[in-house]
Amino acid sequence: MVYTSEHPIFAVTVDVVALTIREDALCALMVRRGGEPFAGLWALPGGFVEPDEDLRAAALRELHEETAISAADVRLEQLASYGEPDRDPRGRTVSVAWLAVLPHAPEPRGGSDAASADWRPVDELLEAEHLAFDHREILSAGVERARARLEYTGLATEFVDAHFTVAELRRVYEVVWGRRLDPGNFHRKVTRTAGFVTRVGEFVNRGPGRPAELFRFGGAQVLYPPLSRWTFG
Amino acid sequence: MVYTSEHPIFAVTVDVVALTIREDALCALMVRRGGEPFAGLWALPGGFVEPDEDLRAAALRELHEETAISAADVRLEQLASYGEPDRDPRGRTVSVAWLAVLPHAPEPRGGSDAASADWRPVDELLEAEHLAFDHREILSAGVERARARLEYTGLATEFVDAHFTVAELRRVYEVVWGRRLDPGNFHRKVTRTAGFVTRVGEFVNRGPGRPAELFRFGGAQVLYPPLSRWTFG
DNA sequence: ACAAAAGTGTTGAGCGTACACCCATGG
DNA sequence: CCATGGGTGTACGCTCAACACTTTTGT
Repeated sequence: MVYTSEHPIFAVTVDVVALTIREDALCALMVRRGGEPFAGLWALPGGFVEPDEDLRAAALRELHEETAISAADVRLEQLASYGEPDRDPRGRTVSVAWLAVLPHAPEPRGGSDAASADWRPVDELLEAEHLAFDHREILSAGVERARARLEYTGLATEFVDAHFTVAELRRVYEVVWGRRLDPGNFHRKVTRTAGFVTRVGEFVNRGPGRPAELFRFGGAQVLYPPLSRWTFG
Repeated sequence: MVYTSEHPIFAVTVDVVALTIREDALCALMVRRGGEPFAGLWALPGGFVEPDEDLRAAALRELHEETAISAADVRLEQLASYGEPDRDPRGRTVSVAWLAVLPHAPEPRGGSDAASADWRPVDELLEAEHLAFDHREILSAGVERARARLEYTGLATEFVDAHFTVAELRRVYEVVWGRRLDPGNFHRKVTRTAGFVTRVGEFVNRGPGRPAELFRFGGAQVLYPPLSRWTFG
């Protein structure tokens, strides 16, 4: 099929920075490129937007093609758009990047158009890997956005199950921020910040130690005062 | 000229939310649309990206076409992209929105392709005006971004001259946030936050009252602790 | 019994708000 | 001399970082 236009031609794509926590490491969903350009390199899941498709819907579709995630419970936040004239050697493209946070890392599905997909630790990707296109910059922006969102929104609760313990929530902060937090002070701060968490009324035993109470997200749009990643601990 | 492509066709545009302060009101640069669609309504300055043009350069060019701003001293920050399938009745477009802050409101130039351009108070635009396309949403996002940036960056200094008094800076916060701030506490906070302002060593008299000392921006990337718009004052 | 984890108490330091107060000018 | 705005001092309250301590489990 060939399309025509009286305005300069752009192909519009979406790329998704999908983050999760696996084995105490912040991981991003990546696909290994099968064909040129950048064959064999890791790339963010993404692709072309359909002619009548909303941008957000396109991002959701691309994410769904790589993981069997139920579309309804993923919240996608727009990161930024990338449109350097030479970012794709095949032609002029503008990519709209999105951030998604998933609990429990659903296994990627193999049989899509991409050669293979997997969750990879972001530290390795950013330090040691050469990524396709400008995906290093996009991934970096996604991670930084997530780190900032933990400070003043309830984003951390999207990394864990609907019912979670305070310790599980603390683990999210520790992994994403890369620093240790004081368990006692964290507990007080989280439970006293209006709208952050709500008691469920149940307790669970995970290993030795006193049983932990279960909470769920309290619905707050903004946490105030925030949990500053620079001083909080 | 007719362009062809094997991928779905999108036209990519840029729209600029250019803010300044005039007569103690936060104002945005707007152009009145001459032709359809939305003829006669106010719209943000913007237009199509050229085939080999960087997105930021396109935003700068569109801003330059409406005001005689010297390209070098404007910092443009990307806001977000808007790509609803029906946002432009003429065809599928994706618009990348940018935020610019200008001191001293250079007079808009008349003779461009737009029928007329002018600085309009954002309060009026958001409360009472019907704007073209989805520009109300974009303008609203730009204003909100500016309000947030005042809290933890030096963005306020871009609203004033290179050399400014603390009172002039305070006026920026008061106008953008829409609330009064305590002059004494503001002075202390601004002068003691590392990297926010640097003494110039001169004093000026503007009307009655003790002469005010001149400062310049101190170069800080982030202000910590921030000036919270909810509690600071 | 012991280690480990959950959660609470306590204390001292620092910051922010409110507001009184002094300084330096124009009229 | 007074009004106006620039800038500093002071006191009270609040939050937070640090860390001791109690509670409740698994082994």
